[in-house]
Parts: sequence; C-alpha cells; structure tokens
Amino acid sequence: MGKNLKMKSARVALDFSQKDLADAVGVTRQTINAIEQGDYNPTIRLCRAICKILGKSLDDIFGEEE
Amino acid sequence: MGKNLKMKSARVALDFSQKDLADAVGVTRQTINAIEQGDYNPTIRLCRAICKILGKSLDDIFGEEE
DNA sequence: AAAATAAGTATAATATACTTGACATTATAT
DNA sequence: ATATAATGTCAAGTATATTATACTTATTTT
Repeated sequence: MGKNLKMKSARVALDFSQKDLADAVGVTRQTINAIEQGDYNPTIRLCRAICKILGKSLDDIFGEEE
Repeated sequence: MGKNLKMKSARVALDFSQKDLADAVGVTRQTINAIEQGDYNPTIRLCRAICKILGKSLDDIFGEEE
C-alpha cells in the first residue's frame, strides 16, 4: 500500500497538523499518520469524515490506489 | 446507518446477485448483504473493489450518508 | 406443488482497524 | 544550543469488520 500524499497535501494546505486533523475527525494522531503512511486502510466512515474536514471528495482523496 | 440503495441498484442493473458481486470482489455474500443493509461500514479497500466491479466511482456509491 | 435460487438475519470465531502510551527523529522556533 | 512542536514507529490492548455455518423467507422455475 502506497502513501496517501493527496491526503497529506490537502491537510497541509489547510495548515493542519496530523493531530489537528485527528481531533477534528475524532481519531488518534497515530491513526491519521498510519493512513498517510499507507500502513492500513480506514473504514469508509472515517474516510468520509476526513474528506468532510478537508473539503474534498472521496474520489479526490481515496480515489486511486497508488 | 441507512441502507445503501445506490449500491443495490447498480448491482441489479448489471444483473448481479449478491453472491455474484461477493465472488467478483472476494468477500462473502453476507458481507455484501450487510453493506447493502447498512449494518456495518466496509473498509476503503473493499469499497474500491466494489466500485471497480460496478463501474462506478466512490462518490457514486459511497458518497453521502443517507 | 415442489425444487431451486436469491435475499435477509443470527451467532460464534477470526482478522484487522483503531486506541493508548511510549520513545526517537526531524523540523522550527527562542 | 535548547526547547517545542510535528512526525514516524512499535507493542499491547480493545472495538469492529469479515468469515463460516446455519436457518428462514421470498421469488422464480419446472
């Protein structure tokens, strides 16, 4: 599984730290980090929550496997 | 969690049974049924696999919570 | 009417998403 | 130089996605 650079760039574009995004979404910092690192696949519910905060669509952030 | 009628209609439009889709995607029939019934949230990897088979985007099938 | 296929539901077991806490590293500041 | 914040990683625990098995209720086919 490749890294999720689209998620990372969307996050830093909003000047959010991993912890900022984690708090906004209701998960831990490690979970956000692991998703960005590609260490495991989140559930669709978590993906939706992340996209909502980042102002992006599912296809934007989780569309294609790298 | 509401039912996923978009997934169900995309499936029947291809004349796929729940088992047909399950086999194509590599999960059990019960998993497909549970997702359509809204009984639990799948992982993004499974969502991607389902969308690929159904010829739809993530936003099409898993875009909005009902 | 019976036989077969599809769908819905339930329960117990297993795999894995996610948490918590800790530690190391790399920045960015003061 | 030394704090401080942000990141990356690891191990152990908890929550839940998914499997396997089984039973029930349609719906279709013979």
